[in-house]
Amino acid sequence: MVALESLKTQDRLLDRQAANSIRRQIVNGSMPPGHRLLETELARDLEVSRGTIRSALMQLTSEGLVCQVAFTKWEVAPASVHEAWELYTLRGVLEGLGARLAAERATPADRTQLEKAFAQLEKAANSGNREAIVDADFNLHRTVVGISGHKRLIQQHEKLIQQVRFQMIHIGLTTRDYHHLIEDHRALKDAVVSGNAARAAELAQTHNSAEVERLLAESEKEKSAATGRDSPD
Amino acid sequence: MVALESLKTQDRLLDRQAANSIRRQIVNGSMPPGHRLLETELARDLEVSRGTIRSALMQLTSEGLVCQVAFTKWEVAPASVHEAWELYTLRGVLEGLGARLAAERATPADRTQLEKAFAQLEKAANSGNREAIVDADFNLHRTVVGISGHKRLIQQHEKLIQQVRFQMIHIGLTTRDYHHLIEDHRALKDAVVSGNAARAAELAQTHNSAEVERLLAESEKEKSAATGRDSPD
DNA sequence: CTATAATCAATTGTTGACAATTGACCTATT
DNA sequence: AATAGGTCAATTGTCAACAATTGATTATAG
Repeated sequence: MVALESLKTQDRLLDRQAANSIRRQIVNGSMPPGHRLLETELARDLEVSRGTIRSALMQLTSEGLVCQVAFTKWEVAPASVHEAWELYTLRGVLEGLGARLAAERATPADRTQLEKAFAQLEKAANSGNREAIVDADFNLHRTVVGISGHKRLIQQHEKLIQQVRFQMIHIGLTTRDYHHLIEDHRALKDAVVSGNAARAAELAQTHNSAEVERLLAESEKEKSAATGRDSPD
Repeated sequence: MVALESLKTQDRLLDRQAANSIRRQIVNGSMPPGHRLLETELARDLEVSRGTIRSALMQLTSEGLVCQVAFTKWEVAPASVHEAWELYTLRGVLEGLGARLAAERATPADRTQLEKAFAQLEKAANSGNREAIVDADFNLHRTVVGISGHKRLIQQHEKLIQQVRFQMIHIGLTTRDYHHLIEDHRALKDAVVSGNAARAAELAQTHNSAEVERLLAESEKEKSAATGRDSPD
């Protein structure tokens, strides 16, 4: 009596399946920023009609993973430090709101779920498996936002997460040392569980501001290194 | 040499035009929440094919103005106090970020534009024309967010504004007295113009929190009045 | 040789026909 | 009379053909 929801209407639709398939490839890094997407080619590969692909590409455009130049082309969205900056600043305020609401409204069941998500992150960090860590990290944030019960926030956040994953791969943003990672998340988790809304909001914000700082610092470093060596065109 | 931009590629596309037309009707109040949207009917009225309408409805869905039940129907999104609550809480953090960035980055030209937008609001308030006031109000907020230069934020905010307009009509949220309206906006404008980022962010937040409070208060009042008179089914 | 205009292939935009799904209505059976 | 099941019309989902647009290429005139 668990779930036979995998047949749920939404995911039976071909355009959703096509969008899922293409999204996976973009977020994986299989399709790099700027990569051109040909409707005909995708239609052939996924064995659906061009109209269905078109529908999928429109959805991915609304998710910020694909760009369209009307009458001309579809491309995978660009990746750059500026794009990443936009994502992290947005993420900061969205997760700030999510954490605040979560702290205010968490039920006992919610708290248990959050503790579990945190335990997963700790386990992943101890295992040292980088991909597992990233997954657990995102999942913890997703859990916090999910507890808020704010439908629009949850939806926006999910889109944002996908974009962050995409940018991360291509900007090459490194992960911090595991110790700080764990302690940051523990603090956030504790604030939510203990119902300290103001602190939860602030921690969620700060967590993302810190990422922005690191991002800008690294980009600055690279830039100065580049101007030192390379000659401008 | 001003602009012959009305021919710009994007707006020539039939699906965009269709989306614009339908959006206008939803935001106007011509199409109430829950109103069913028949692809065939819309196609006939707008004199385009069903595929084009489909594309337009998908876009409006991503804007939060339309809901889809797969294989079954399209409807205008529901309106309720809860939906409005979601919109205002989101708006609070988005405009908070927008105001902060605007205060940090505003150029002299930006400041002039913002002053102009504020003057427009004052003029509208003095004229007493309610629709003009609402327009000028939204436009002021749009200007602040626009100055931030944050592409994703600007886009999200624009979508949000449309949803707020739609909910406002059907929830019947009243506008405050003009004096407070003007003074609130003057304070925000001044904070941005003077480069006081922290204050700008706080004012933008507070402005929306206040709306939420009023919203919940009115809804509570109505609810208790209803339970006092009507008998539950 | 350069600049301008015409041509063309590649790609996206739009359409109408056909398929699949749903919910309401009708019928038959207990 | 109530209910289970079948039928059908209405509606959405998918497709493949056709139209429009674009950018590159080629031809042409100066």
